[in-house]
Amino acid sequence: MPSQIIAPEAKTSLTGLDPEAPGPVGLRVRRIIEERIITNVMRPGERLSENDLAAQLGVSRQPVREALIRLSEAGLVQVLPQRGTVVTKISVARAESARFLRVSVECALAREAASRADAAAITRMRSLIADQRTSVREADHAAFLALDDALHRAIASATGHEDVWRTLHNVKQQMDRVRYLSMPDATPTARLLEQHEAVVGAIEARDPDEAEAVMRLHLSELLISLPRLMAAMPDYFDQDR
Amino acid sequence: MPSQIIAPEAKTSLTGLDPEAPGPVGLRVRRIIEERIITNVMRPGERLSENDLAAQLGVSRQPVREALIRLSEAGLVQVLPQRGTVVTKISVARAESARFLRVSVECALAREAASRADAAAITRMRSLIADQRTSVREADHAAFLALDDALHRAIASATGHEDVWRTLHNVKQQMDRVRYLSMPDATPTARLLEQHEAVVGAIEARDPDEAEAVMRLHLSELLISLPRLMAAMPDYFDQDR
DNA sequence: ATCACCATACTAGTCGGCTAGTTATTCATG
DNA sequence: CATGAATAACTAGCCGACTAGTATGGTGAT
Repeated sequence: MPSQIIAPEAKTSLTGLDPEAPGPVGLRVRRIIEERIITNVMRPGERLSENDLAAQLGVSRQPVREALIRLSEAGLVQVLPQRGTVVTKISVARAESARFLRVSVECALAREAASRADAAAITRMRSLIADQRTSVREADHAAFLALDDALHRAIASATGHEDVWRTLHNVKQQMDRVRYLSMPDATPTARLLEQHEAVVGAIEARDPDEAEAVMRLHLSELLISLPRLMAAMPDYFDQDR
Repeated sequence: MPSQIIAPEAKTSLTGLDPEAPGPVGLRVRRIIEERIITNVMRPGERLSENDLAAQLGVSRQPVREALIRLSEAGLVQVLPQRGTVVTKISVARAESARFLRVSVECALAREAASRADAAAITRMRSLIADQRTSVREADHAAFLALDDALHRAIASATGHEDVWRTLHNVKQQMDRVRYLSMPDATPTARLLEQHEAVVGAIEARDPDEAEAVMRLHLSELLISLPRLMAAMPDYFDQDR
């Protein structure tokens, strides 16, 4: 059974940095590379050279280096002393751990949101759901993923645990890489939207048990395409570890 | 009612780096500063200067800078562009969020460990408990905290979710700062040891419900001294946020 | 005495260059 | 042709110097 998944082959090529943009160059470089890694423009296992990146971005090695240090702390790249820097391969064990962590925490958040969320928070969630409906209709996967992030974050905020999301964000990034890899394969955004509606519905109905149950189901299905992806592009995966 | 808590007053003073020690200087500097922050040798709110640290450690600014960047990613320091670097104050909201996150995840880990942990893992836990008993008897608080870390980590490893602990570690650090602050005030290590024994006992007895319940109780009590600390040394705390 | 302003002394940000260590290539030798 | 040693071409680590931005302290005018 052949897979429709197509592995991107084009080598990464960065355009120069906008010299007018504000903020420290190091942070801007970090955001650029971060996005490229999560969206798999820079592919898992790809070698990165401080020199090349600096030249391509039109800056010195220093800010590039700082960006890579930050990304290595987030687990998106690995710096091998005196040898080189590579985009971290996707580890199945890590992805599974990420899911476990998200299930544990976000179920608790959903449960608490069902008890505590105020009207403003619920209004915000409803608004995000509406936007998601639009992006599903227009088949704008990237927009949907951004709104997905916003909704999960909104649930955390609704319980007053916005700081929790800061930690979950890094964890979610790892899973998002998998989602971007499976995007050409048509992630079932319609189904995800249904589940989001169910979660928010349960929160609005003040039903903690239901909110937790639906959230658990929702998060369980997230890495469903992982085995297929692993078979289709084994080079992108860190065999076990 | 006066508190027996005594705020450390001595200014930080670092000795030079061992020039013989191996590994990149930046990473060694990071570990040094990290430990000083967690043990409150460098106090919350204290200003750090890249120049001063570099001079004290006998290295250039570069590795110091990289260490501070890493620590800022971990939330232990804040770098204010063109203004300075400060040791992050303890935020009550963040500490509470850290506890919430740990409760959510570690209860799930304890539950799973009660189902899955193999004999070797349980032996390891028992061994750590024995060491903890020694450190309690000798009133060696620092050793107890290290063993505490090892035990919680062992529970994560026992379920095959060692990667989860990588994330929890950063979160735990924030809480450990509070624990080190309250150490002169005699943390009730004996009580913590009892709870550890109960958790491991439940895991060994293959009782998931009990394991989760005991773990939840254990983690609930962790920040119990926080209000008192906040009253005794308000300068170390970030009022709300 | 008060306030505006300016020189000064900091801060982190960035740069180019050099170094030590690793890997790939080349070339001499069997 | 195969093999191994010298070499060339990389890598990230580290340094000193300079820059742009920020706070501070003092000076002068009012």
